[in-house]
Amino acid sequence: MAMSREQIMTAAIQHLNKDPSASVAQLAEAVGISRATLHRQFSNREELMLALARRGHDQWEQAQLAAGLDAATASGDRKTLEKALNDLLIGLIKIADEYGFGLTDHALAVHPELARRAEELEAREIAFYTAAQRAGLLSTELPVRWISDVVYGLMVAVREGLRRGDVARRDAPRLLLDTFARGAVPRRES
Amino acid sequence: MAMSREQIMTAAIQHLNKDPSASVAQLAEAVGISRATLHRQFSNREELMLALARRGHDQWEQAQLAAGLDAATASGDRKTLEKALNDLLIGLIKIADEYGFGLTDHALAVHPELARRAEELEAREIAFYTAAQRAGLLSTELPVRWISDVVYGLMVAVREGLRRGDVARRDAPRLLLDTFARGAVPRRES
DNA sequence: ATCGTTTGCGACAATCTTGTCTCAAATGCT
DNA sequence: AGCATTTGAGACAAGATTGTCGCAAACGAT
Repeated sequence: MAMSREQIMTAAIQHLNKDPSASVAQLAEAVGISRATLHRQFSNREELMLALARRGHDQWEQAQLAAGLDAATASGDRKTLEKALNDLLIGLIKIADEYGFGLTDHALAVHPELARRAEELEAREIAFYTAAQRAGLLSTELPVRWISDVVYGLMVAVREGLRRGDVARRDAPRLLLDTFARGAVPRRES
Repeated sequence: MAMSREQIMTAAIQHLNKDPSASVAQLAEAVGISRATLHRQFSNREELMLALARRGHDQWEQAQLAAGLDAATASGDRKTLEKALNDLLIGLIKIADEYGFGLTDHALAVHPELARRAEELEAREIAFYTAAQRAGLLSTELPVRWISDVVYGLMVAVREGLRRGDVARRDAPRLLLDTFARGAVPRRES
């Protein structure tokens, strides 16, 4: 049975999460096909990486969509924004887990097309965070770009926690939301 | 004037922060010496990387020392723990900035000796976080290993924020401490 | 069973990287 | 100025990676 492009990509990503510097030969082996067949689907290594990254970006965008990010931003309504924030972060967990290697891969970050796309996606979130600040949902003492960096960093943390088994998969959403919202220091016990 | 080992390492790190996959030839050029000279100081690529990582780990340990981590852990005193936590996080910022590429480099993470050393250093922090939890300084609702992952993730966030210019260097400590302690959602405005 | 397609295998050239070596030039010390 | 050491430049071989190709085997649909 022919391996579909999608199947190849999924298996390739899983292996890249284990070894981000895997060669094309190693990826083909991990997928369970020959190098020639892999090259018939993706003529370049870069083409494969691009396809992976694009799918990751698509999922990212999908998470934003599913969370109703833009609508929430436009509404300015606190409850709506809060729901969207939670949905977004929970959606991003899955992506961080599945596409983890891409979080910190330099080649992807440097690629012009991918960088542009990532910027667009970030820009949407930044607009969203700004609206959330205005609604009193996010602290105005933190620069909005820092908030975006924190979300990124926490995704790296989630990935690491899951990878090392520090965090049970079903606990990840609660831990992430808790930490992002309230930090690690308990409220005054006064 | 002869380039000292230390000077080579510093220049190499700076370049690796820009391009984590730089070849030995590129590193030598960035340092301003010939490849032959670089190889006279570090016979292997691995030896160079090891030396860099070891220095990073030394600085990490130094930051723990300077923060009085172990003493604070042993004391169990809340004020002492709080001061140590702040000092630690601020100390780590500098390391994340200087050795940033090492935060997410897979080859380093996989190297047995380095992994062992990192584990030891983490173990100290985990003991410290545990003490901080007992003293009511850190939330007991968060698994201590997750707290450790969060610190790691926030270091990645700091590095990213500094690299992209999202965060002014002098603001980094406040933003990091604020975010780690209280999260991004403001306290009830009641 | 047959025909057309897809696959794996192996070979291949091109490129890059790494580590070594030699030798002449530069440097530093006295 | 003279001498010992260090450096850079370049050549070199070995190895790995990448992308291509041809061909025989496997496969799938009819």
